[in-house]
Amino acid sequence: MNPLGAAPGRPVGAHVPRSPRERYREQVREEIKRYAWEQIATAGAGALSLNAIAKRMGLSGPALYRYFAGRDELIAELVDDAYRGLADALSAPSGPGADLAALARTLRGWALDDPHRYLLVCGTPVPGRPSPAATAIADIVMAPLLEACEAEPSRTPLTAQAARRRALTVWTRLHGVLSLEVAGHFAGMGFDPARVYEAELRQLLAESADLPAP
Amino acid sequence: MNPLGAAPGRPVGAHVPRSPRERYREQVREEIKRYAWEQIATAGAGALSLNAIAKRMGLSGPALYRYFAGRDELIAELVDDAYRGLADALSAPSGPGADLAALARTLRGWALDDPHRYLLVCGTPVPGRPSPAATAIADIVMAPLLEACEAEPSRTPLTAQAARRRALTVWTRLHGVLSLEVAGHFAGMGFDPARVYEAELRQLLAESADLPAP
DNA sequence: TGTACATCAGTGAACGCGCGTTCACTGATGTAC
DNA sequence: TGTACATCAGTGAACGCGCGTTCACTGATGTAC
Repeated sequence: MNPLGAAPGRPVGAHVPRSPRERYREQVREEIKRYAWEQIATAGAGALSLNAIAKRMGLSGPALYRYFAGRDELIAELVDDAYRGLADALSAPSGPGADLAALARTLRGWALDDPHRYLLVCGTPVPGRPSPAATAIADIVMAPLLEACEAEPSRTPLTAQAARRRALTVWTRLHGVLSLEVAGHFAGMGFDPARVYEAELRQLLAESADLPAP
Repeated sequence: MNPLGAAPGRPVGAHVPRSPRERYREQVREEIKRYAWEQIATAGAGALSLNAIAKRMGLSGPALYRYFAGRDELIAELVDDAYRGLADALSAPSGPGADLAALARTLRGWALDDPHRYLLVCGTPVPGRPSPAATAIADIVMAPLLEACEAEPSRTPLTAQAARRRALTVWTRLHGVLSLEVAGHFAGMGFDPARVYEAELRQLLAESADLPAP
């Protein structure tokens, strides 16, 4: 991820601030979040510190309270943004012509764009925080996958159950490769993560028609 | 995991302490580690606190310095134990008759026995800590898998490359299911994690002979 | 266009807290004669 | 078996630190007349 680059995927229906003050306010909020992600990336989600963010921005600690009610609100918003960001990304290539391959590649792109964001959403649950959307992530990823699976060309039309099973398989396999890559476990193994991912995807697509019933 | 139950898998060649003092010492060290794991399980690895552990044990903070040089040494030893524990577990069912299915089930057992230990080893890299065995985990899991793959009954003997590719596939697929299960992402989805894992394993075994060359 | 007032971003001092860690000390356990 | 000494587990006070958060205040920006 590029911590200080352009704002990462502004939510779709967000209201555009009119007054200069409001615009400035929104801008600073985004900057705070960017530094927060940077901190999460280096020290983990649990180590996020308001004071550290403020210092990094050249502000005093209490200044941030103009923009967020407190640490918890900041974290909640970060998590929320991450969830919505993934949902947006996955629904983008969706529609009638949505195909599994495009979806899979979009997923990988999103994950590599900011590995810690991916892990925050799909990996270890946030410590302490009961993760309001703990199960929501399943829906966010599963829904578009399911849609794509149902739209797949297959010998015989899938039952609803079979489609769900297939979507789950697609998810676990892609996540298996992605999570290990993102956690750096492929380093020094002589495998090209991109090729491993593509190979897994290719095999998934090849299995499209014949699903053994468990 | 059972935080206060029997000591979890004492390392194989560990020297047996002779004097009562030494024995007591070893016992307290283990107790400290057990509470440490308990804390990791509830608050994440980054939030491990010596004082909190001491309080939980009915000791004062500085007392722990009799047993560990400091926080860093404790963490290092925990991580080390986890790695060695996984290596031990996976090498147990190994040998000439090692079969993939047994290995896969052992892996799942180890992961479910203490989910946070599994995630510490195979999941998000420890924040800050450069993870001395960052790539070592790959070897620890891959070595037994590779051995099992080479021993698989297959139509034509695998080349070394093909065996490595297959072992990697086995790992990513099993980990894909396991990591999502352990992180609680299957909750409320109506799938039985054990069956999902078994289904994935079954399909892996079915593919044994015909590996498409990427 | 200029003046009076309200809004609001940001500051610096202060709070209580828990952290890792050090240090001098006490008291129990083990060892040597 | 009893005494003298060494070893070592554990304590309590203290250190400096960074944390989240509050509060009264300053100074710049925007608004109304």
